[in-house]
Amino acid sequence: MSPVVQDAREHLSRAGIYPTSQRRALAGILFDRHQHLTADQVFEKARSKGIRVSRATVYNTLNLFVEKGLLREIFVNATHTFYDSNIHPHFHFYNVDEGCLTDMDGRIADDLILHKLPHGTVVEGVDVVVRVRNHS
Amino acid sequence: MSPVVQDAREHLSRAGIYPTSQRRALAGILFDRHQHLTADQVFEKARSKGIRVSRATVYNTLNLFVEKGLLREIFVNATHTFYDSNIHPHFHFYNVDEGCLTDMDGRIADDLILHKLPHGTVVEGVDVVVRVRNHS
DNA sequence: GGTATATATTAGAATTAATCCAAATCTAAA
DNA sequence: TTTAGATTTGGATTAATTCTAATATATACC
Repeated sequence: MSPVVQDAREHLSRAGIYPTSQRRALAGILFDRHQHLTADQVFEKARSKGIRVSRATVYNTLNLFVEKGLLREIFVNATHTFYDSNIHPHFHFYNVDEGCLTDMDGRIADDLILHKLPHGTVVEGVDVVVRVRNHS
Repeated sequence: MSPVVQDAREHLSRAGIYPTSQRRALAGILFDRHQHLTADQVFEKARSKGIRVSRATVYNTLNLFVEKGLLREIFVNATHTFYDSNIHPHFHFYNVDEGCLTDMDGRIADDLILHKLPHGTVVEGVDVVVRVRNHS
């Protein structure tokens, strides 16, 4: 499977993001393929690839990417936020045993969910939150 | 509107929860009416009503109530968990400006949501997470 | 080039929700 | 009572995230 984004520099510039070396390096990790990563996982991946970057910059960059629409935040519990490189609307399965998030393809429906469960899992709960903000 | 639960002691016992005084007092707050409260809000309400209870007990009790099916947890961001006294399946609007959660009645649907928005608000995002756990 | 100006990065401290812990307290039954 | 088990407690701890203030980097103007 080819990377979601071929040219990180180009991708960032088009989103109005100044393509610094750290941002390009993190983009390289995030947009390599569709995946779900926590800030800490991004930080560790960067470190293991020899990229010199601080935790603060990882958080700054992830927030910037979210703000600019390159990433989507998904809240699964009180202490974990995943950053999803797939920004198209879709739903997720969060496995509380594994601590991992997987995509559910198709549209949500009460009975549909039960037929699309990852093999060997059972539903623990469904959270639907529509986040709104006050108009202008 | 009458309280969701008339007799807290009875409600707890029926759920297999030992109805200690702290638990009855917290139940009195939580099941007074349908509402969305954070652990801290429950703690503050209890304090302002003169109930002698520790933070640890508030957390213990909320977790116990969730475990026993009296409350439902809803994750809206990385540092806030609301405890909902309405355990029937339903969806929510989370206002990021106000930091409050309100009910959306009816079933979720892409176009439906837009017609049920709280007055003066716009959609910021929709999070749907189906939490699963490994079978047995 | 050289200097000013704005932006980005950094390490470490601070914050905050939530949990953990070991000691103290309560309760029910014998 | 005595005892055993469950509950509550305050304070310490954890972990994700943000803040801060100093440093570094890049762009613009002369």
